[in-house]
Parts: sequence; structure tokens; C-alpha cells
Amino acid sequence: MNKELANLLFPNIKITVDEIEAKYPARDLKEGAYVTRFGPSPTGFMHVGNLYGAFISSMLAKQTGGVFYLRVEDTDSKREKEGAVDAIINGLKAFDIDYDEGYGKGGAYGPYLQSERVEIYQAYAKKLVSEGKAYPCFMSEEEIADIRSGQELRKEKIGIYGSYAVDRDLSLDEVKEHLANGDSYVIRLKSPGDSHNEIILHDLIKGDISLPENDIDEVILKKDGIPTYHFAHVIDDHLMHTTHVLRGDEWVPSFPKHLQLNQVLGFKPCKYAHIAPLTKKEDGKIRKFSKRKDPEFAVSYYEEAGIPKEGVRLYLATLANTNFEEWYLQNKDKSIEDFKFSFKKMPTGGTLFDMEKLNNICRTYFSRISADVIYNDALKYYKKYDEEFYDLMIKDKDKLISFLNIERDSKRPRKDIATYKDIKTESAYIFNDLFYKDRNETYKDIDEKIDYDVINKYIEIYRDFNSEDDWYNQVKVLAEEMGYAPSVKMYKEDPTLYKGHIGDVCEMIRHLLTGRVKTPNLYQLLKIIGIDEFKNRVEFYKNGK
RNA sequence: GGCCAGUUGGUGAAGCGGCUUAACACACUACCCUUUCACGGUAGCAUUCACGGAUUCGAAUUCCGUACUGGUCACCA
Repeated sequence: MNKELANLLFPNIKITVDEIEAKYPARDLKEGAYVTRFGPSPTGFMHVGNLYGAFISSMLAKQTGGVFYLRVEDTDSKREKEGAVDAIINGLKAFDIDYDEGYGKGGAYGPYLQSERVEIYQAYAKKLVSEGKAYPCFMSEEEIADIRSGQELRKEKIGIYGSYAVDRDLSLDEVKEHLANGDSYVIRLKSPGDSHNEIILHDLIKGDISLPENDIDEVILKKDGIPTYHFAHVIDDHLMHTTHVLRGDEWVPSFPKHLQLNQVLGFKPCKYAHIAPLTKKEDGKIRKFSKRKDPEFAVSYYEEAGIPKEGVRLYLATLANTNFEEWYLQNKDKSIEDFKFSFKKMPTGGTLFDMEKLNNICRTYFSRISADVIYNDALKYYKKYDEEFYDLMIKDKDKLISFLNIERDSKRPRKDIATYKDIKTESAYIFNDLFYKDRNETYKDIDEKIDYDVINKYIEIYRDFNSEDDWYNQVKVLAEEMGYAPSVKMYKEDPTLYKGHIGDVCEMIRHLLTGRVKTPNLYQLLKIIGIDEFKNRVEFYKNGK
């Protein structure tokens, strides 16, 4: 009788479950290799939470010699957004997360788009119906809503279970009658569970969590024949031989359903790791990241803001494993790939995503790479977001690279660049086009009295110095001649003897030359910009007075 | 409301029965180095781990209760 019902409901499904299984043989991987996946639903932009999960999943697969694949979970056509799939693929690419197989790339375990797999899901549903483990449910939305409000009133658990599952034992004739009427229906699992039993979720991150067994007759196929997440997840991860499922911890409560589905289908469940949600701090309060409220939750935000992808990856790694940061600090020459990620070191509670921390990590990143790499990456950024500066970068390439190289190869590289945007703001004064644009803007931070006697004298004695020491000694002599202390120490001993100290002299030069109070090494800047240009800038400053 | 989880300094967090006078990083403060700023270095910054009780020779670590925070209870994922 169940068989007849199955054929009645799925007349077009000819393929059997056994035939499907044969198409998905076990993967030939070495012992201990992880098969992980990223299973986004294309319902909007890609966000940092997605990226975070994909990043960890890919690292885990890579370092165990396993497989990381992309499966697009598009079972909700109502919420699907145009271009969302491209956004996902581009988002992964933008952060160097490659997948071994999956949507857009192919592979032996496809198709990787769930909407192309409905026949597979239906074949399994048909099998369950024929075994009496699932059934068609003709309840209308109104009926279900009524049940729900009654349950709420009586403070009962909400859902279709036990005596509320009225269509569980429909006779074949009753089903036929419904079908003849053209009534729509869903396929529900006939849950064999009892909520008084406890089951244990062996979560790889959070440890053992005990939960009540599922007794709800979960919908497995919606009325349009498309599976729900629960059903598709269990089948796909079984067929594609996923070993470890990483997902947000909002899925913890539905774990009993997944376990049960695995049991009913005769599958061996995969291992689960439930990741704590990314949170942010706002007005002193911590809350979950919001797709609507937080622009920085969108992956695209980082590219536009000029935040380097490697900085984001490093930050993701420090969030993912609490011991990563210390390891990275001690292994400056290694890359993220060399670090062994583990579930045990993942945070269990909310994970705070802190922009300031990200910034700091980016500074360190920029301080460790070569000027050429920075230049080329920055070029790509400005080409897209600021063509005016892009042109300047091309025109004054050597100048910019020399600038970026100041103090770079020393033991104490500067850390004043956190984003590609900072390159422009930090280096603007070396470009004449920007420097002379607006005097008030250029010198906005400078309000001190300039001792022009000193400046004129400096210009007079200027020559091509052999070394920084050579230069500095000359400045020292000059300072002393003009009534300034040749060292800060001497000045501090008795300030009344001097107009100021050598630091003040250097400051005046710096301010006139750059318009800034904070710059890299002055001697090297002077070399890059040149004495003639320095004279011009002194005049530029004077004339504006 | 039911169920599940979390709660350690200014911030993120390590620790998971004695090695902790609670790691490390960020922030802040002071000093040192330095031509300035930055970088770097040194020191300071929780006698205490949400609160209350219990177990133990010994608890941030185990147990119970309370409070707060987050998650979840769809033909959404």
C-alpha cells in the first residue's frame, strides 16, 4: 500500500535511490582528510559571517589534504536575489578562498546547485513514503495556524507532532480523493522520535550538548516539490561525502532533526562544528551582526575601504583560533597556510568583530611586505576607486616607491599604513599636484612661528650630503650658530639659554616641507623631494600668510 | 514562554581542579631609545574570574540556584 502511495505521489521519479548512490562513490582520500563545504543561499550580499565560515572550512580541508567545495543552496526561490550567486563567487575570489569543486567549477559530485537536484531529493522522499516513513500532508496554512495558536494558548510545544499530525494515517483512498480535488500538499517525515528522550550532539567546538529528541513531523518536501534545508542538507552531505559540517550555531536547535533524518535514511551522519556568531559592539553593547544595519558586514565593504584582503584573512584567522595571533607573532616569516587550525581553539561564545583590531593587523601586515607589492596592489585599488591618484602613482612611481621604502627594511618598520586609502593620505605631500592644490588644506595642522633666519641659513648650507649623519651634523652646527641647543638634553638642562633645540629646527623644516607634524625620516624625505622643491614650498607657505 | 548556549581587566580573550602572585594582544599611562611623530624597549594597568550557595585539603576551572546576554521554536536558510 505504501508503495502504491509512493508511485501515486511520484509518478515521474523512475530513478532509484540505489542508482543515485552508485553515482556518488566514496572519495579516495587519505585517512584524516576533511571534506568540508560552503553552502550559502543566494538571498543577498555575501557577508563576513559567510566568509568566516568558508575561510575556516577551506583551511581545514587544505591542511588535511581534503576537499573543500561550494554548494549553492537555492531552495527558497521566494527570497532569491538576482546576482547573489555571482556575489558569492566574487566574494570568495576576492579573499583568495578557492574551492576544489562546486558551482561554477564542476566536479564529480555535482550538480552543486540544489535546484538542479530536485529529482534526487524526490527519489529519497519517494523511498521514505514507500517505506511508510514519510507521508503527504494536506493541511492548509490556516489549519496549521489554528493549531499553532491553540498550542500557544495551552503553552504547548509548537508544531505538527503526535495527535496534531492528523494526516499521518490517511488511507490510500483519502489521499486519492485529495489528489482528485487538486489539493496541494507537502511531504512530512513520520517522526519516530519521542521528545522525552535526550540525545547528545557531539559538537566539535562547543562539546557535548544534550537536546530533546525530535518528534515533529518535519516538512521534507514543500508543496512545490522542493526540499527544505533540513532534507537537502542531509542528503547532499551524505552523497557528497562531507566529513565535517561547519555552520552557524543558530543550527544547534535543529540538530535533532538532522540526526533523525540521517537515521531514517540510513546514513552515517557527518561531524558538526557550530560556529559562534560574529558580533559587534555598538554604544557599549554587544549584538549580533546585522545584514541590514551594518555596512561593514558586507564583504564588499572591505574592498571599497581599501582594506587588504590579507589583513582580513589574518583577522579571520585570529578570530577562528585563539592561539593564532601569538603563533603569528612568533613566526613572522610564515603564512596563514602554515598554521594548524583546530576546532578546539575556536571560540564558543559570541565572537566580537573589532574594526580597530583589524586595523592594527593591517598595519602590521603592511609593515612586513615590500614597497613593490604595496605599490602594485595599491595601483589596482586606485585604478578602480580614484583615477586621479592612480595617474599620479604612475607618473611619480619612483618617488612613491622611494617614499614607501623609507625605514621599511629596518628592524622597526613604520606602521602608518592600515589601508590602501592611507597610502594617499600619508604620501600626498610628495606629489606636487596635491601639495600645491590648496595652501590652507596643505598647512592646516601647522600654526607655529617659523624662524626664517634658520630656514634661509639651512638653504644656504644645503648640499648633497653623503649620509644621514653628515646631514644631521650640519644641521647641528647650524642650530648652534642660530642659538638653538644642539641636543635636546642640553636644552632641557637650561632652556633659558636657547631659542629652542635641534628638534625644533627639524620640526620647522619638516612642517614647511610636508605640512605635516608626523612623517617618516626627514633626511630621506628631503632627498626624495629635493632642495629646490623645498625652497618653493617655503615660498608657498610664506605667501599664504 | 519552552529548549540550548554564553557571562574572566578599559577592550578582545587564554586558562578548563594545584605549575595562576590569571597568559597574550589591543587601548591607556610613565620612562628609555630617537632630530619630531611613529616604530621599538621596559614598567604599570583583574588580590580576582556575573551573583549566591555547595563539593574539595585546594575551584576561574565541578555541581545547584539566580540574574543578564545571545540563539531557536516556518512549506527561511
